[in-house]
Amino acid sequence: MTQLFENISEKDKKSLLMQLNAIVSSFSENTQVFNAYNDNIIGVVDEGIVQIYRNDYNGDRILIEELAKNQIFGSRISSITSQDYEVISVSPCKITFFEFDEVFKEKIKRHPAYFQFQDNLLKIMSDIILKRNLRIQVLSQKTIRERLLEYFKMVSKMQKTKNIIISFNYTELADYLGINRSAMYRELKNLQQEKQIAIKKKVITLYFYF
Amino acid sequence: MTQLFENISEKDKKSLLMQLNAIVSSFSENTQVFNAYNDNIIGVVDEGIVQIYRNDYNGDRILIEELAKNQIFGSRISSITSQDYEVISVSPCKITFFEFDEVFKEKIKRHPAYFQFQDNLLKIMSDIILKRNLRIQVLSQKTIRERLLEYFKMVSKMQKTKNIIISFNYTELADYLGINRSAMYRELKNLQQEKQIAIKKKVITLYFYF
DNA sequence: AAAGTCGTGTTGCAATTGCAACATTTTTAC
DNA sequence: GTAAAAATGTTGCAATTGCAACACGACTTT
Repeated sequence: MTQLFENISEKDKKSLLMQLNAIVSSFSENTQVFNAYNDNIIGVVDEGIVQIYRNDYNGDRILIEELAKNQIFGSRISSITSQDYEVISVSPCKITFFEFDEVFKEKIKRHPAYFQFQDNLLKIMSDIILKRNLRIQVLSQKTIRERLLEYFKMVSKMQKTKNIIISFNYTELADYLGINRSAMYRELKNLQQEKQIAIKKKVITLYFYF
Repeated sequence: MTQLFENISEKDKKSLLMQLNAIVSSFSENTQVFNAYNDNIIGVVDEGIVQIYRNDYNGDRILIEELAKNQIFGSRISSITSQDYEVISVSPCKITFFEFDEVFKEKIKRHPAYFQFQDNLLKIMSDIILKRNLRIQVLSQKTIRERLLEYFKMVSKMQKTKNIIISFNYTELADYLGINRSAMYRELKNLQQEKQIAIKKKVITLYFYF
């Protein structure tokens, strides 16, 4: 996974961020780091872990994704719409903020590391699109079973093994798959009984062919 | 919506495409324009309309999206995974192809219109991410009713009116929402009977508040 | 103008699923 | 180490939904 300041020296990173008018902020655990009222802002995780949630109009909270060091968030690159989502710290964290429009200003284009910066941004966005597409692929499945299997296959492909490790906990997984947790459980049990999969805590072994 | 060659002269466009080793191809109606075996390729629609489909493993075809002139497609910017989707022409069309990696080569960075080109690419990708996020927002809804209302609200926001025009036909809409067409119909009828909406062909009037 | 194709409506029924309401285990906090 | 909180399991039931099967009309093609 490409990072925003990959192949950019610390010195260049600092001056780039300065030219982007970036601001660094620290947050304690379980705090709202960001809400989407300004949809032009990009945040970079410097330390800690944050989660992006969308607030449903019937009060449900949908987990969108989890971000670690050097990953980025913001309406222009990873949110839903304006105003109905929020970013929450899972652990104490440090975030750098800047405005997306700053990237297109003439001034910054003269910076010696700008080419690299823009390349990185392109690659990151290309990765995010891929991620979104995978999520859509899973959510396009009609039944719980199909969503689970689609997700397992996807993870298996990425981890290159049939003993996959689930990075979510099961409550979050149900959120990600857009299904009811207990209904998901029922189906996981069925799949185990049919010897399609085996579950040992967070490790799932896939026995089916694909 | 930003386009790939916005603010780039015809002359610069041509030389840029040449440096990107681009190829122009023509296709008749209802033809496969592209399959995803090379996931590095970007296609630009020059003329006509194409649709992106994903082929489900149980044989279903899921409509991903429809593209018109100057819109782009390819694994790096708009597909699902490799190999399981295809691009099909709705009308006779002309497509320009180039490889995504070419964008990062040193050679092209010296082109006078490169900054503008990369800016456009960034904006396009940012738009695509927004689109994907909206789709995920809709697909995250659990019931058919919620998906429909979420979609209607989304379109209403974009079209800035409560008399929205559905750009899909109803079969495609059901695909986009990931639901069964006849079940969708039943729900549309219910919503009409409850005076939440009114349907006149492709125009839907929203009476509910949001 | 007849035949075929495609999109639009409609319905009954079986299957799936969400939901609520639990018990149990694990993790976190003090 | 104990209390509290969060996550994991489990189940019955009502509601939703997918599916199949069909009728109808608009359109294209020959």
